[in-house]
Amino acid sequence: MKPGQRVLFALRKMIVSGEIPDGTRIAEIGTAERFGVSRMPVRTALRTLEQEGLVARLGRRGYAARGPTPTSIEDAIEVRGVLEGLAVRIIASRPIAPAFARKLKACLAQGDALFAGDDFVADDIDRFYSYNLAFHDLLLDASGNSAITVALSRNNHLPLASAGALAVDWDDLASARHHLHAAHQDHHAVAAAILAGQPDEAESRMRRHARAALIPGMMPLVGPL
Amino acid sequence: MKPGQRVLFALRKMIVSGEIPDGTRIAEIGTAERFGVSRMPVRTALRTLEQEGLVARLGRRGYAARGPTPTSIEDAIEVRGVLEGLAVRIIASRPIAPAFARKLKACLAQGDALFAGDDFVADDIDRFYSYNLAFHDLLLDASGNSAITVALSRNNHLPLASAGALAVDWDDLASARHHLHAAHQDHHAVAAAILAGQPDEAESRMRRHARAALIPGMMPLVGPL
DNA sequence: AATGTTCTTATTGGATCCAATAATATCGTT
DNA sequence: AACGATATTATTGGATCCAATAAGAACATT
Repeated sequence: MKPGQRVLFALRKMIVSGEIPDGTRIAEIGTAERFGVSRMPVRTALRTLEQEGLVARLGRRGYAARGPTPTSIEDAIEVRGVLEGLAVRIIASRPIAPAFARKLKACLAQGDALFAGDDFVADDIDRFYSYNLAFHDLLLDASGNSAITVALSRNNHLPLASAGALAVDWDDLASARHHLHAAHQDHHAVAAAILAGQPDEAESRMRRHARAALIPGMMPLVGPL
Repeated sequence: MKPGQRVLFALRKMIVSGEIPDGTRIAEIGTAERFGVSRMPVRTALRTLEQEGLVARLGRRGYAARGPTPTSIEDAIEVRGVLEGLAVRIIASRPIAPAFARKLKACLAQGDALFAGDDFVADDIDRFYSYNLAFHDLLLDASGNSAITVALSRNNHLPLASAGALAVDWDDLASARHHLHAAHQDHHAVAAAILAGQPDEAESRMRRHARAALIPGMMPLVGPL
């Protein structure tokens, strides 16, 4: 991996994981020496992180880490809810393309398969992760509104804020299954409202689905940063 | 102004104005020579524009301009509508702080003053621009949800997509007055719903207000890029 | 002693140089 | 003549160097 990408990913991970505490000052020179690279990749990385809202400018004295707080995560989840809500509203407001309906049902079938039996293993969480991501991406894509995707691209760097992040308890598979099953049922409800051509219903269902990620005390399953 | 800012603003303006047609390839070297600067400010500017969605990477052959299309502008306006709708929903869902109520009324009073008389001059459009921006900023700020601001910061670089952009006919002041007055009345309706503690009403009013920018045939009044 | 001014220093922004890489064109071979 | 391999070139990414600027400290003056 190239130095620029490496520094960017490393800084991102350190900030969202709290390894770099919120408010910590991040200077170009010190960071460059720390990573053993030139100041240039650090500079570009900081610019990108600034766009993502993970660092804030400190006048002329460099940047400050803006680590995610419980409040900022809740805020981002709420934003995701309304944006994905808009996506499904748009879809439900228009005639449903047969190809889309087919893909949607096929996607849901993947989820159905996961909960067909009573057994639930750790790998199923990974499988649900893939299915969940596919479901949300499908809707975002079908809306045809690229501004939604652009607006969402920042939230996805915060843990728990992206659609691909799920709050599950890895140590209690029964609880995890229950939790993810509820999310899957949300998906069905949203899909039903879409296929029935009910924009309001689809939107409010999607909003509530987003807020379901706000279960306290759960360890986040964060996708690839 | 520093070279970096200058190049960034110039490129942004050229792309959104169509001076650089959609799809045009933008290389670092050529652009740097064109502006008489080093490649470095061009590079940072292109990275920023990429984040804003105004240019897209072309593999290793530089970037391509992604000029705004009517569709992308409509999409961005719709996104702005739901995000600002969320902001006012949040405000209306909570107890109203007296200080906020005061500021809100003071802000609206600025607008009232603009339409008190029957005369309307070109300068009044500028004044409305300031008032309009203050109104939207006040609500965004009062919501306390910084994720909304972050998500919106990209849209605001597209003409007509930002809250500070207004579609007015500079040659027909009477028409402009009518148009802006309608927007001002929208503000009153939103404010009333907020102060009355009606989240649903406030949100839907705000959404409709955003869509009011979608009047075809009007010249955009774009704020400082 | 307090405050204003100046000097030093830390830090960011820009420019130039060097390296890596991929696309393209040309030449050789079949 | 066509296809493939190689070499050249165009272009981006990174490193180092230089300039501008602002913050902070120290000193002088009132």
